[in-house]
Amino acid sequence: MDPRRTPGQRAGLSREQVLAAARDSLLERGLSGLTMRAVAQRLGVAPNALYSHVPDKAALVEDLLDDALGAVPDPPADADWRTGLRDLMARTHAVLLDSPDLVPLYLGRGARGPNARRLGAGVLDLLARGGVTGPEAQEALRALIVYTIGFAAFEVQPGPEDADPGERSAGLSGTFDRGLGWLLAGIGG
Amino acid sequence: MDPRRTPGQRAGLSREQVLAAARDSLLERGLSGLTMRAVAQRLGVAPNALYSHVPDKAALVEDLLDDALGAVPDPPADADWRTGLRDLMARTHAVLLDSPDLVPLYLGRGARGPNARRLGAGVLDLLARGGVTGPEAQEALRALIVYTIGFAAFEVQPGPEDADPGERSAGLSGTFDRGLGWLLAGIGG
DNA sequence: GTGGCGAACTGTACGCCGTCCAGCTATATT
DNA sequence: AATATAGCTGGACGGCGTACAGTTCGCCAC
Repeated sequence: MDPRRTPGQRAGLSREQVLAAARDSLLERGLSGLTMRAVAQRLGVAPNALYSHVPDKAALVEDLLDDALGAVPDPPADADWRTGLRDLMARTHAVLLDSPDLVPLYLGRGARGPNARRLGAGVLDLLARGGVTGPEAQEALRALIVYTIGFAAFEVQPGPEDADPGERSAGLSGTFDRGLGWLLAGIGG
Repeated sequence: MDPRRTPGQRAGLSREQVLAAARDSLLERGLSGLTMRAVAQRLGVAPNALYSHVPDKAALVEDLLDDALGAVPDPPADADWRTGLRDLMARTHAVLLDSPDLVPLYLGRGARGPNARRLGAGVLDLLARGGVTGPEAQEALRALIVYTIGFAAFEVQPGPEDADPGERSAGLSGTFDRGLGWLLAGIGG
């Protein structure tokens, strides 16, 4: 509630602004700092004002999750299916690491938004190009998703205090690639 | 606060009883129903009484997490390393599915308790029997954990409403086995 | 213009949460 | 029997998500 605005006057918020404020809040204060009140304060608005733009906090978080996936590009249409998959999962992995606080939520509630569906379709398309279709493709899709998100979740944890996080992260990203290779080799049959 | 006990009188709680009550509460009311107040009520005690036995809620949850892993048995000492690994991970997977509400937490904060360490050591032992040691073993360990917990997390989600959960779960557990096979094949080199 | 309507916002409040503090008391120790 | 201590209590604090009712502004029909 900006003091220069008398009560009832509009702040002109939009759903996008609310989402952006939520993202900022998450970035600066972490997951536990992502509260309706914090987001509202960042927008100079009373907490309940958010409910004109978002049904509830769960919906807000869900939008946050799917939005993050928007940063993953579609694979090029002419790539070899296996390298295409490797690339797509690696990019997804990288995007997940960009917003560490969100990662546990993907596994807790899953992402069912448009971007999640787009990526799922992309994976299935690549698999089909490799001759993997039907239920087997569903299995492969699930294994890839699980591995990618699961790995990111593991990476994002605080972990026991030893070496500096830079080095640890570097070693891990190599591990991600190797395990992904195992999976892809298996999927090919 | 059992009315038959006048204030100051002891209920004779123990840390184990608090843990048990927390488990029951989790089972009946789900993760969001796991509150200090609910646990206390189940024990016939004021909420703050719990703090005589548990530092805070986070510690309680951590104990819950590690306790659940206690149900996973050690692999037999004479098993083939690959089938031993397959068995161990499958058992872990099954145990995870037994307390679905906990699964997301494993990825959110990880398990570092004695049982988690025991299982980790067991995996490393089996890997060593297969000639996989050093940093490569660490990578394999991580990949196996990630895959197992990640898969359970995925399975435990509500998912889009279609077929009955029994059938869905059956199909999934086959998928778990297959992906695990891919991983193990890759680890062997 | 002007009247009215609906959307955006406010203050306030409710019911929860985890947890701290100060007191009381039943038990264990000496 | 006197004392210390551990286990419990009532009460409260600050913070959370969010419902309710009211106020006020921007817009559109007339």
